[in-house]
Parts: sequence; C-alpha cells; structure tokens
Amino acid sequence: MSALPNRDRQAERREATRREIVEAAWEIARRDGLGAVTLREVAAMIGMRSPSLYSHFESKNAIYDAMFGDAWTGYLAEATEAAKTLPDDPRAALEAIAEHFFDFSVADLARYQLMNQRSIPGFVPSEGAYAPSVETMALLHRTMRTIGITDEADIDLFLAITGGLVDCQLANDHGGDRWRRLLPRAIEMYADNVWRQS
Amino acid sequence: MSALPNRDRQAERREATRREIVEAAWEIARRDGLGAVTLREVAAMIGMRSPSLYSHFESKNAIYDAMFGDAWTGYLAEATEAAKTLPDDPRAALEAIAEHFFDFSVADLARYQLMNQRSIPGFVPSEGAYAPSVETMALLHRTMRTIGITDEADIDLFLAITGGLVDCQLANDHGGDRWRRLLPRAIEMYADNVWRQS
DNA sequence: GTCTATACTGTGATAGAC
DNA sequence: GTCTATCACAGTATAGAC
Repeated sequence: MSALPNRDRQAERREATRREIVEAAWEIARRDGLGAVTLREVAAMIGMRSPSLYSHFESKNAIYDAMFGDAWTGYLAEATEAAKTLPDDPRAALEAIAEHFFDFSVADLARYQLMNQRSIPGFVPSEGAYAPSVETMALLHRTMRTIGITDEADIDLFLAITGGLVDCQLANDHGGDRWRRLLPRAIEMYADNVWRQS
Repeated sequence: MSALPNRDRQAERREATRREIVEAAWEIARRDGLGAVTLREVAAMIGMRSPSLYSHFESKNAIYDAMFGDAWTGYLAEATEAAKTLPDDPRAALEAIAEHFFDFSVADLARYQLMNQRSIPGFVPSEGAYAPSVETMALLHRTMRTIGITDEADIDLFLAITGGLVDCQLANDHGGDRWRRLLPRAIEMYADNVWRQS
C-alpha cells in the first residue's frame, strides 16, 4: 500500500531484529539477573556474533535503554487499561491501583530493578525511554484527581508507601506475600490520613 | 603484654592494611559510585598493585562484603546510641527512629545501595557481614517493644513506609527534601493506624 | 545495510619469582 | 607479602565481505 514498499519491508525487518535482540536480553535477565546479560550470549541466542549487535544498537546500555522503555510502556498499557474499570469507591480504587503496581512489580524482579532501581552501574535511561515513565506519572495524577486526590504531597506519599512495600517484599521475602498482605491495610491507613478531616 | 607480641603486631598490621583497602574502596564508591570500584584503582590509592590485594581479600566481592559489614556495624552503633535517648512519647520516639534512619541513608547513596539494594550483580553478603544487620533488626524489635509495638506486621509496615520514603528521596529528588518533609506526616499516619483502637 | 573477523582496552583473577 | 607476567572474559572499534 505504501509508495515505498521496499523501505517498509526493510524497516520491518530491522525492527524485528531489534525486538529479537531485546527479547533475548530479557530472557537472560529473567533467568540469571539483569547484570548477567552479555552481548556474546545475546548474540549467540539469535545466531549472531556480538559485534553484529552494533548494527542495531550503539552500545550495551542502548539495549538496556530499549528494555527500560519496553518495561514502562508495558506498565503504562496495563495501567491505562486498568484505569478504565476502577471501582467507584475512592478507597477501593486506591487499593486497585496499588495492588496492580505491586503485582506487576513482583512478577518480574529483573524488570522491576531496571524500571525502579539503579541496578546497572553507569546506565542512565535516555529521554525517549523515559517518556512512558513520565506518561505513567501523568496518568497516575489524572487518575488520582478523579479519586479526589490533587495534592502532590498526597501522591508522593502514595508512591512511597506502595514502593516501600514492593521493595521490602522483593528484598526480604522474594516469592512470598509477607508485605503483599499488608497492602490493603496500608492503603486504608493512607486513605484515613488523606481524608482525615472529612 | 602478650605472650606473643610479634604475632600481635603482625595481626595489627594486617588488619590496618585491610582497613586501608576498604577505606580506599569507600572513597571511590562515594566519588564515582559503587560499581565504579576497580581493584587497580583501590590498589593504586594505597601504593600497591592489584594482585597484592588478594593477600588480604580473596575476591573483589570480599571487599564489598567487608564494606557491607562496615556499613551495618556503623548504623548499628549509631542506632544503639540513639536508642538510649529516645523521647518518652511513643509517637515522638517513632519519628526519631525513622528520621535517624532516613538521614543516615540519605547521607551516603553508595552506602545505602550496598546496605539495602542489590546493586552489585552477583554480590551476596556473607553470614558474618550480615550479622550486624540482623542485630540491628533485633535492636529495632526491642526498641519497638518499649514503644508498645509488638506485632511483627506493625514493624514490617514501619519498615516499608520508612524505606519507601528513602527510596523515593534518593531516586527522584537526590539532594533535596521532597520526601524528607513527608516523614513526620507519614509517621503520624502510621501511629494513627497502629493505635487506632485506643 | 548487515554481518563477520580481528583486535584493542580494561576487568577480575591466577602463577610463580623474589 | 608484594611483585611481574599472564589469563580469560568483558564491551567495543574498525575494516571489509556480501
């Protein structure tokens, strides 16, 4: 359908190869940890030599960068979908948001470390890869507004509580639910505080 | 005074060299980040070649291990001291504990990453280095008991809230006080929840 | 444009001389 | 204990085959 069908096919092929590389990197990261990803193994998994990766990514960190963008884009998509079916009750809505973030985070340690911790020495996400993260924050602010929370400090506190529970869960009880069980209570506590005047 | 003065002097000298190595590693970690520590630079800082470090530490991770033990020993010492002069008021005591932990954490990012995050790929603290961390938890439990908090879930929630604030501060507003300012309110919120029946 | 072969630098780690 | 020399492996640069 395009005026330049050849270009499109090339671009598609190129994008497909980039995806292959990133998917291979995710596989290693999930299996052996984020720091265990090596260009040689990524290349071997898709039948290449490591220098060939440089035809598609300018550095190893550029691969991490694509993974970072991937992860936040995935979360943004899920959160956008979830925002459509939030409970009407403000407290139930808060809990739904927190539980969704918690379960998403805990489902993939490597992904969480890449998204929310500075786990790779020297890696700083690019502006482009950071965009879906910023967009996710914007979505959170809009959603919180519909719940009746507009004060930025209130949102900051919500983020700290939710993130703190996730961190404790992953660091001290990986695979368990010791902190997951505290989530409803934590949200109740938070809601009591935010709406303590009314 | 010893029966084997020579042995003592050797042991002292050996321990002094170990300290030199660890201090050099801390200096690099604070300046360029935890992951930027290299054996060659550590060795150069104390006038050695890198292979010589292996006479004192069996691996690079063993140096990280000593640093990990260092950091928690330092915090345990401060916390033990601080526990002696806690306010009588339970809420004020809680806030003092949380503020002390927060300020200690924020004062040194590299130290915090080593103590509380899995920032070094493949590094797992040894049992010995972990001991002061366990001891710190025991101290926290004892202190919380004097405040009137005995339920383990209550303590877990306290840890999550405090740690969450620290993480947000370091990740999103390093050097600022955006989450530090929320700490008194967060502790108030927590106390309201813990003592909501009374 | 895509991939390979080769090679350079820096890393943690080891072997053996002194 | 500390050195020199060296290793295996990492990320990466370059030149050239197709």
